Amino acid sequence: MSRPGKFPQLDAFDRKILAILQRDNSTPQRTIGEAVGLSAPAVQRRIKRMAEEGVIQANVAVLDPAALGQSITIFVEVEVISETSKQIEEAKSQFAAAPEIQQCYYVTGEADFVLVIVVPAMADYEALTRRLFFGNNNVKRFRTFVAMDRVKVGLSVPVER
Amino acid sequence: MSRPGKFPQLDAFDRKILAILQRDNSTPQRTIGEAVGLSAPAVQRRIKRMAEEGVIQANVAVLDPAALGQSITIFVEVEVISETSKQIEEAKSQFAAAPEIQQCYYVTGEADFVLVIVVPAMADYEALTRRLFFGNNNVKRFRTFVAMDRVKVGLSVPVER
DNA sequence: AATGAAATGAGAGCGCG
DNA sequence: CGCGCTCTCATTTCATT
Repeated sequence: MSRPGKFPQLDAFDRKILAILQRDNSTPQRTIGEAVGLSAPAVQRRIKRMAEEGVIQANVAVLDPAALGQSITIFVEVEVISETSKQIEEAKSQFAAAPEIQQCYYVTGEADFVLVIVVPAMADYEALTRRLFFGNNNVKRFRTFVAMDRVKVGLSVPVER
Repeated sequence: MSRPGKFPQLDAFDRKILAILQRDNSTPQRTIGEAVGLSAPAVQRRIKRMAEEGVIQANVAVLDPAALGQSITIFVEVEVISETSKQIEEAKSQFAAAPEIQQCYYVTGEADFVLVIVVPAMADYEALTRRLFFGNNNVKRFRTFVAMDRVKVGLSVPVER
């Protein structure tokens, strides 16, 4: 139930275009065209096609959390007690609904979920743990890692093979 | 040494604009203006200002890793042996340089680094571990979590206080 | 069948009041 | 800050290979 599993074939032009867009999607199509060796309309068509196919999922602005007073990034591993699909789905939607949770992955290994959380202050994180973890009796245990430095942040994908 | 630590004050208009841009930065300024109760030029001035101040760090396209054949997301906790600032900086730049590493945080707690990695196949991850972890004698230990589901993925920041 | 060149139209960027 | 203009860029049309 994840992705529409539709793999459109991407050629070298597409990949070069994507590499540019994921670095800066405000790049003029003319500039992109010059970089990849195509005309602007050709670039435009490919971009439109890839957007429709879902290869390009969104066009977003990346903000500085600190400027918004959301200066603390926290990393959490969560281990649950019962892993029935009902319980897992419940946990997923609960995590997905919390605005403080930026990223949530369901994983294999010593933990079941990994979360990336951004909050204004530790007090907010504390409140969140009370609500999300202590208030949920299917949570066995969780481990907290507070980020001192965001060394690298991005959702970009290596485009070259 | 990371951010210029400059906190420009953001008013309610700015925050509303940011909330829209981080969802879709191709939204016309006129539409944004209608949504927030400002004229298009006013919106433009604010956007330009925030881009210059670094509140808006980048404008990027979000791609579907699966469409690019990068279907495996992995989560890694790394613990190092020596935590001298020289060693830490070395590790930071090493992690930042690896294209497979999407995100890297320097953290407190039981681990020192947390990484989010995207690769085409497990074999690629294995090769990466050899190069990055086994090939680095300052790495004490690392724990791997393979993502079965990306429940929630985003770099967006809660804009409302 | 997809491209490139030229024409059209929408939106961004600036100076004005 | 809002209103106008200008200009760039995105988008469509059409001939071409």
